[in-house]
Amino acid sequence: MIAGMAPYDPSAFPPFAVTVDLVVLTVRSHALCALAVRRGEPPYQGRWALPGGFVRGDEDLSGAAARELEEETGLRAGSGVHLEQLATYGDPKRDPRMRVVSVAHLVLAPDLPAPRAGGDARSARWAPVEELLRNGEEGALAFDHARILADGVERARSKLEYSALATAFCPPEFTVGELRRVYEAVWGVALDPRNFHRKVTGTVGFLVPTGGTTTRQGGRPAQLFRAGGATILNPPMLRPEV
Amino acid sequence: MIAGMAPYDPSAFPPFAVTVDLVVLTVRSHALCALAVRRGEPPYQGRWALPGGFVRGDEDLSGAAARELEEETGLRAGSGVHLEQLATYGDPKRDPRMRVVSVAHLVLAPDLPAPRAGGDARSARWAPVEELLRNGEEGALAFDHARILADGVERARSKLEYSALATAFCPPEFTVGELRRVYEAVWGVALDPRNFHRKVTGTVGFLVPTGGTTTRQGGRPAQLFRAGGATILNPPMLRPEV
DNA sequence: CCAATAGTGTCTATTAGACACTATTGG
DNA sequence: CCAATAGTGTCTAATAGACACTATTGG
Repeated sequence: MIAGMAPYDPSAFPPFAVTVDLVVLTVRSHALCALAVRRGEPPYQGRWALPGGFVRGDEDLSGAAARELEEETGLRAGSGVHLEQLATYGDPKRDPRMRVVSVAHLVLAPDLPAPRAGGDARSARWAPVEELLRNGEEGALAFDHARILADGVERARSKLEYSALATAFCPPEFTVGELRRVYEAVWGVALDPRNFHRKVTGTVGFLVPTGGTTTRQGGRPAQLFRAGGATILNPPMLRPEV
Repeated sequence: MIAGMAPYDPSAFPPFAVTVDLVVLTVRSHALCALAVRRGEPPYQGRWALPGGFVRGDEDLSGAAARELEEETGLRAGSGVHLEQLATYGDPKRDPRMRVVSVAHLVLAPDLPAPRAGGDARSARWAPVEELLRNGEEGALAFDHARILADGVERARSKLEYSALATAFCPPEFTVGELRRVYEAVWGVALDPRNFHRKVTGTVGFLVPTGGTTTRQGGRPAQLFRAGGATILNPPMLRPEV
């Protein structure tokens, strides 16, 4: 109730720290992987965590997320890399030091050479999400980051059904088979290559042929495509039943 | 970059105010309506806004949203009323007084007798969302609340497709026709009553017959149902093409 | 009776999924 | 040649949508 309090009195509301945390997903060797950084300080010193940091006084939330992304990976949002807000986590006890509200963002990126460490000396790595979420005690992510990662993975899995975001995991030019392997890695299922091919090439706006071909996957040369303008898939790609 | 800053030094991060804003939706006389409150203080004094307020130092985000909801409407989340986090809005200039990050929540509720004013003297009303979003200058919502409302409405429209949330707009017992009028009001389309009936009664877990009937809508007596346990609809209810 | 709403049956065009088959490369 | 991947054709079961028809109330 803003009107019921004194909005100009700084003591009328409790101060919060606001951070952004990043769930950066990619597909590496048939596995869905997330970017993790090792914490250099307490709390959770030495544990793996999601990359993130404080929102500055003059930047908006997506700007802070884009800045952190570039600092951690060198990636710039847009131009093939997808960034969207995921959810906000504000349990009073989620950070033992102080009251921190974290606005998590989801990033989908093509396979990258190697994560680069941030400006400081922290190490960073790509880890299969299955491994990051499986871990019990000692290998588990810091703070509530396992929960955030799980939410981001579920968002990505769901979005592949009704949006064209799977192309964000692919290089600028890719084959239908490579796109299919993205779906298979994210969903963790095997898809029929023939029905998949017919479906994605028949969905208007999803794929645009570039005219080139490649044999980088072996076998018969495959047509190369780039992402079409469509963002919403109609009809959607349905995830097979469990 | 948490590790790169001094996390215990209060001057190392800028202080934020954190609020929750509520998009409370209901269906009244065939129209999708949202709860709006009139602002009693500057900025935007006298303008309509979404209900909301500061998050307290010891409560989590959904707790703050539930508290504000009860203060504004007397509704308690759960038991037929749906509350979920929507998105977070943090543009540095969204509030002229100070840096405020608002975690918006979406509430779906059955038709209510009348909104009750909050503890203070502010007035409150249900307004068709079409009217709140249509308005140019003088009737427009305060702050970035038009954007928040639009995002909430789009979330609700989308969720009716693949979840059983439409029942949150209905009283505890309702007919298939009443449920259909919810879909029609939220989506703004006309649906075939016969196909709709077959579809919702054929989706397992969506509706449970109570055994009673009613003629409150006129015509032949209709069976009464309550919401089944299902949260995800399979198959989904598809929104007709544009 | 008529108007209104509830509910069932049936037909058709479309689609998801299974799978046979051909095409084109490298080794 | 064989193995691997790409791509097309075809069949079947399920489904969305159109719409005829019957059922049961109030006025």
